[in-house]
This record gives sequence, C-alpha cells and structure tokens, in this order.
Amino acid sequence: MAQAAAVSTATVSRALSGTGRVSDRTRKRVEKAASDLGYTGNSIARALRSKHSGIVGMIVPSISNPFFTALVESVEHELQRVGKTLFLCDSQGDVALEARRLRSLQESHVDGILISPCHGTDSVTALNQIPTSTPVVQLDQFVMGSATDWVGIDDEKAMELVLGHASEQGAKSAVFVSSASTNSSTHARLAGFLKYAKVFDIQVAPDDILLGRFSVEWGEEVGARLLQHPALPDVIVCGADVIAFGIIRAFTAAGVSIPDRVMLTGFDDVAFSSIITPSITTVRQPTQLLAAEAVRMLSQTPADGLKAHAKVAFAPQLIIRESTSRTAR
Amino acid sequence: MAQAAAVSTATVSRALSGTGRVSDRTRKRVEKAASDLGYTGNSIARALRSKHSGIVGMIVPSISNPFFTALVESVEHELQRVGKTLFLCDSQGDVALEARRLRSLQESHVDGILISPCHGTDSVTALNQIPTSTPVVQLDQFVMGSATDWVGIDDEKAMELVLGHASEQGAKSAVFVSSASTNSSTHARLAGFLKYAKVFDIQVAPDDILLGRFSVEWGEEVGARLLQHPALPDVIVCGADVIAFGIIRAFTAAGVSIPDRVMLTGFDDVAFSSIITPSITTVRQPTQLLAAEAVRMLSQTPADGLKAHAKVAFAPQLIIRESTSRTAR
DNA sequence: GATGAGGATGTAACCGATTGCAACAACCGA
DNA sequence: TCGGTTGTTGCAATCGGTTACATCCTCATC
Repeated sequence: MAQAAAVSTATVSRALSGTGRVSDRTRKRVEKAASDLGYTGNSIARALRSKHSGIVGMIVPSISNPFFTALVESVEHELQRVGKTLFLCDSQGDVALEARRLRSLQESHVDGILISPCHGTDSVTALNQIPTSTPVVQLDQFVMGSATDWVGIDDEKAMELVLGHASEQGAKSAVFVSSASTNSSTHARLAGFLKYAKVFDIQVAPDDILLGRFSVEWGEEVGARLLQHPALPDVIVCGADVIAFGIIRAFTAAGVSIPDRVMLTGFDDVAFSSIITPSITTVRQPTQLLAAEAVRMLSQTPADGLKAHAKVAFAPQLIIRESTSRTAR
Repeated sequence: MAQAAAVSTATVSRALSGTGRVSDRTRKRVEKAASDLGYTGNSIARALRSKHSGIVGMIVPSISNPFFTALVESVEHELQRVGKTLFLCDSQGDVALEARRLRSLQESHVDGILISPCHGTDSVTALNQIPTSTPVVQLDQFVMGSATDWVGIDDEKAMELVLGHASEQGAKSAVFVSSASTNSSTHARLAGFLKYAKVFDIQVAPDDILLGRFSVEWGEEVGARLLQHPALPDVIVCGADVIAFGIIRAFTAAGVSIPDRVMLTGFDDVAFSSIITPSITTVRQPTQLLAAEAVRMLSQTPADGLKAHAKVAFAPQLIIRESTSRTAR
C-alpha cells in the first residue's frame, strides 16, 4: 500500500487518519491508491498501538427478552451516531458466564462497557475487576457496591403510576409478581409497590408477593396458582410484560376474563404487549433516552477519576390498555 | 509478568498457550505468577500476530425479530462449546449498513462470519468482497450468486406441510402473505406455496399474493384489506409469525373468528406463537441444528479452496395449534 | 571422558499500524 | 547569499504478544 502511493507508511497513516500535516497532493494520491486497492487498514494493529478499538461492549442477561433487544437496538442506534460499533454479549442470567464475558470484553480492549448486571449483588465481583481505565456504565439493572455510573428509570415512580391507576379503577387488593429479588429491578419495583399500596390503601397480604423468574413460564405457574384460590385480587401487578403474558395464557385457558374478573399490569411495554388479547397496561421505559445517556456517559472523559459516579433515572410512562380498562357496568 | 516468573516472554507465551515444550516446573511457576497478577494476555496483540481472534461475527437483518434472536442464542450456545465468542451485528434490513458491518467484521479479523443476508440479490456485492481467507456461512436467508456455504431449511417442504394440513382441514382457497420477494425466504416459500397449492388443488387468485414486510404492521394492513373483501379465503398462509400476529390483531378487533371464519398459519414458531389467542399453527425451524451445522462449517479447514460450496437444508416441522383447528361442527 | 541426541529456554524478528523526532525543501526577509 | 521559519515527509521505536532459530543443559552411549 505504502509503495503503491510511493510514500512511507507513516505518511499513509497520516493521510488516511487525518492526523498530522500532509500536503493535498500526496493526500489525494494516497486516497486514490487506497480506494484502488480496497485498503482499509488493519484495525487490530491500530487498536494495539492506539489503545482504542472503536468497539463498545454490551452485556445483557438475555437477548431473547424483547425489552433488552429494544434496548440494544437503541444503543446501537446511538453508537452509530458516534461512529462506534457494538459487541453484544448474552450472560444468560448466569453470573459466572457474565464474568467471563466481561473479561473477554476487557481483553479485547473495548472502548467501554455497557452492562445490565444479572444479579443485584453477586455481579459485583466481576464488575470490580474491570480496571478503571475502561469506562463502564450500568444500564437498567444495577449491582450493589460498584462505583460505576448507572442509567435507568425511576422504578418507584413507575409503581406510583401503576397503583394510582389501579386505585382509580377501583382496586382494593393487589398481588405482585416478578423475578427473584436478587435482581435490582424487582427489588426497586417491589419496594415501590409496597410503598404505594399503602399510600393508595390497597391491601397486600404477605402471600401476595410472588417471586420467580422473568419468564412466560413463571407467569403461567403463578396464574395457575392464583386460580386455585377462591378469591382473586383486584389487580395483578407484574414486574415484566413476559410474566403478564403467562398469566394471560393461564387465565384465558381457564376462561377467566381480564380485566373483568381481575385487572393486570405489565412492565417494559415490549411490542407484544399491544398485540396480545387483552392488550396490557404497562410501564414504558424510554429506551432511546436511556441509550443516549448511557453512550454519552461512556465517552465522558474519565480523566478526572475522582468524579462521583452518576445515577441517572428517567421518568417512566404509564401506557393504559385493555387489561385494566373495565367496561362501564 | 515475564520477570515475575523469572522467565522470558517467550516461555510465558508457551506456558500459557500450551504450544511448545515447557517443563512442568516452569509451567507451574508461570501459571502461579499469572493468576497472582491477574494476567490474561492481550488478545489484540495475540490476534495481530497469530491472525486469528477467537471471535466469530454474525449479521442478522433484525435482532428484534424473535426468530433471529432464537437463532443467535443457538449459535452462541454452539460457539461456547468450541471456545469462541460471538460478535453480533444488526443490519436493520439495510444493504448498505450490512456492507459496513461486513467490512468492519473483516477488518477486525474475525475467524469467520455467519450472515443472514437481508437482500436476495443486492447483498451479494458486499459478500463477494470478503476475501476467501475468512470463512463465511450463510444462515437461513441467502443471496444469489455467492459462492459461500449455506445452512437453512427446506422451504418447499415446509409449504407442502402447511398446505397439506390446510387441505386436510378442508381448505379450498388460500392467500399468501409475506415480505417482498427480494428476500430469499419469501422467494422460496412463495414458490413452494404456488407449487403445493396446485398439488392439493387449492385455489389461489393472482391478487392473493400479498407481499410487504416481515412485520406486525404489515400483517395488520393485510388483515384490514382482507376484511374489506366480501369473501374470506379458507386459509391465510404467512411467511412469518410476526405477520400472523398482525392479522390476528386486525381480525380480533373486527370480531372475525380464527379459525372458524378463516384459518391462519405462521412460520418460524417464535415463542409468542403459542401464547397468543388463538395460538398459531406454524413451521418450526430447528435452530439448534442449523446453528450447529453452521458453526461446524465455519471451522472446516478452508484449505482446499476448491471444494464446492455446500448447501445444507434441514427438514422443517409443522406445529399444529388453534389457528387451524376447526372444532367439529 | 568424549560425543551426540533431545528437551528447555532465551533471543530477536515479526505482525501492521501510530507517532516523536529529525531531515529536508521551499520560501522569506535581511 | 545566508539564517530562519514553516510545512512536508521519512526513519525508527513502539504496542504485546508469537515463533523460528540458536543456545545451553542434561543424560545416555560408546
């Protein structure tokens, strides 16, 4: 390549990268040679020397969860704007696997890491092993005890919206269904649920907190369990839409009408929530905003290593649909 | 690191990578020093020198399409077995973006590329620019005119299953709904549809081929359009489950019963197909098998550059659910 | 005890870019 | 014409591993 343009490799580098001074004439010559040869440089060598790869790593608990795919798409969109590419990993909800992914990203010298930690406490070990030289931002979920930035939504506020709406619709009792509370999202949402159940005077028995997994199957299991009770609560509040899907399936099979016999709310507003019958009242997360802020944080100069780690919570939005819309009677 | 174990960098390399001979005593010493220091090597430098990175790139048209996320998960599972990591990219159905992703993967010197090309003909330019030194395998969709391997399913066979079943259920007329046929999946499925409609003596008018996009919205649009006709066909055959979702939504809103007024079939068997009401009769793709075969092909020594490019098609499976199960009348 | 085989380890070139420094050319004013 | 300034370009070190080759050591054999 260098000889094709009859210059040194140094000049090629300066001409193509735009750093340093190169005369217009040689620049043109180099550019022509490059396009003739289809030369694009070797990003491995570049990364080795310059210490940054133009790649941002992202780790999510499960890419089959539509909420995370939506989040990933938003992130990708943002990264495209700043000319970086995304390296996506799936931790499959497994702390050990998550740790391996983290290490592999770090070894690849990515320019930054976005992570939604799969465990509210155990994920911290791996996260703290990342040298402070690689910027890390937690997205959506977070882990206790790590000094990294976080971007997410105000889960308490979300529960205020959900229970406020349920109360308006006449709910006097509620159950809460989510994943195990080792997960920060569930933890925060449960806290908000309990707080605002009290505020809106909605009854919650100790048995009415059902924690399992973020999955359709868990929703079905809970649905079946609830159907065995003689009395249903007024509203079932779910920590994720996928759980609500399972409950709908169980109730539909049993011929129990939602919202007439019991109201139901989800969380995340994944695409399918508006398609399923009944469509689900849910909390929408502003994934575009989350992604934009997270990417912005990543590229912030971490030079001033002292800066307090930021926690940015965006406001959630309640989307009201059929599952809580009781027809006037 | 080398001095911590009191050996040369060469010995460190040999000890940790397992190549070359090292005495047990020094190997132990090096390993201890490495774990004490948390040393893992620099994969960039390694990749630069050794020409392979342990990374496999994958490009899919859309990660928000649950079929592709299922495929990605299967691939990731397979790669884990052979100790490689996945670098996932989304082409967003855009040929130009796809070309950029391809180039960026190639520059990163990935060990191989798995791609589901977003366009049946236009994707070929970018694909052919990949040097033959990087193994490329097409997965699911494919592009005309490229000499790369392909792994997918037998779409014709799938349509035989679908129409055979519909015929058994008494269908005498059908419409076909899918994406634009610039897409190889649609192309092959449409061909199969036409062929077996004839075989099973099912009527298909020229207007009954509705091609748009692989999306819920397109399904809704088609649903609305079909509802304006005085007579509905006996069965609506969709090229993807997501399209079927849209049709269900439109028909449910209009109070038209599936399967009683019209039968409906999907394609892919994504998770929600079994959750939605009515659950959808669909064609399951054996993603595990596809992924395993694709990964196997990637690691096949491409030394014999002459080998004919393989096209491996797996047998699809028909999953019968409510959307074609007419209650005895 | 000398010789040779073979295992263990070190030396140094190399992968392909980036970049500090030096060299060099062109042009200016004195 | 000469010293100085500015702008362009090349040289060579560097990033952190891998690996061909050389060297050294040990042990067996004659």
